[in-house]
Amino acid sequence: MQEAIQEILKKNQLSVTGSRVKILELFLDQPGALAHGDIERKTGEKFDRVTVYRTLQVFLNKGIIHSIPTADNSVLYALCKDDCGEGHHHDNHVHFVCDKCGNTVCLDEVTVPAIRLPRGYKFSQVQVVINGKCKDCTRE
Amino acid sequence: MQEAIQEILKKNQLSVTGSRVKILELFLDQPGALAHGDIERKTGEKFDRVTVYRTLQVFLNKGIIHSIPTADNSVLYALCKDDCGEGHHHDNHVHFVCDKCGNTVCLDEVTVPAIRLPRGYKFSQVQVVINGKCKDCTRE
DNA sequence: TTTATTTTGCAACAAAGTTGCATCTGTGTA
DNA sequence: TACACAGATGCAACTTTGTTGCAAAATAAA
Repeated sequence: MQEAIQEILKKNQLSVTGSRVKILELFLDQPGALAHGDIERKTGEKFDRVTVYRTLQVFLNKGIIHSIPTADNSVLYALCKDDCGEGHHHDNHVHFVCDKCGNTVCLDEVTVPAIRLPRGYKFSQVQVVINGKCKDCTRE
Repeated sequence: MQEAIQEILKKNQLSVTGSRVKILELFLDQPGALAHGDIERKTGEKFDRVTVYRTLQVFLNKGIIHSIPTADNSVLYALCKDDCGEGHHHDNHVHFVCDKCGNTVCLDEVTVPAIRLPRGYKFSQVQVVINGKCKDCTRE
């Protein structure tokens, strides 16, 4: 785990600091997305609020994480896959928000279907956010 | 225009008040979506900030407008079509955000394709937000 | 016109996000 | 290992965004 974190930071020419390591740990520890508030709460005693903001901003710029738009307009962040680079995102995968447990996950295995745009429109990025019940919550 | 506004409000059993009329005018005046900030700026001298919040909230509840999640996590609102009712949205159309001019429009003519979810997942709502260049901005 | 019900504005507050600056820490170099 | 420098952090102050309670005003119905 620690090696993976070091590698991510090195690859992006970022120095290895407490807050960066801790925040990456949080992302690696669980499969879903994290709200800014979640991160702040889980690191609040160790790092300043401002540091969390700045760290997430750096991760966003470097393409280590991406933000997820949700129907209730809260801000979520999730780890990007390996093929994301600076200013160059491959995050046109599907995001799934469970209405029951509230978890948000990236469904990497689901590909976004081609969408036919009207004449004159050119797309650069397609974000799909699906609300519903996740596989854990449909069992009950 | 004024008749259309009256009709919308009456149909939803809302009293016709200054702020509601004004805000509906803003939506009817232009084809795209509006950020809360836009609305506040354009009505700021006439209505209190709080009133704008509450009016939008009422419109949301009644299904007169819907909110659009965007990649930068700003809050946008757009008018719903006629077949939206209270607690019952038919807004599974595609939203298009132009990276050049910043406008956001609803592409009602583009239908959201069916997406095959992994086993166990059930969807209730699908939001698609496409970033790119709109038809006005590709011409240049 | 009168009355009951809603809506609005105000004030105060809470939460979310930003900025400048001094201090501290990590990294590369000697 | 020690040093110096660039970059990261914490703090304080601030701005923006969103919320709540209550009294005053506006609306709709009788």
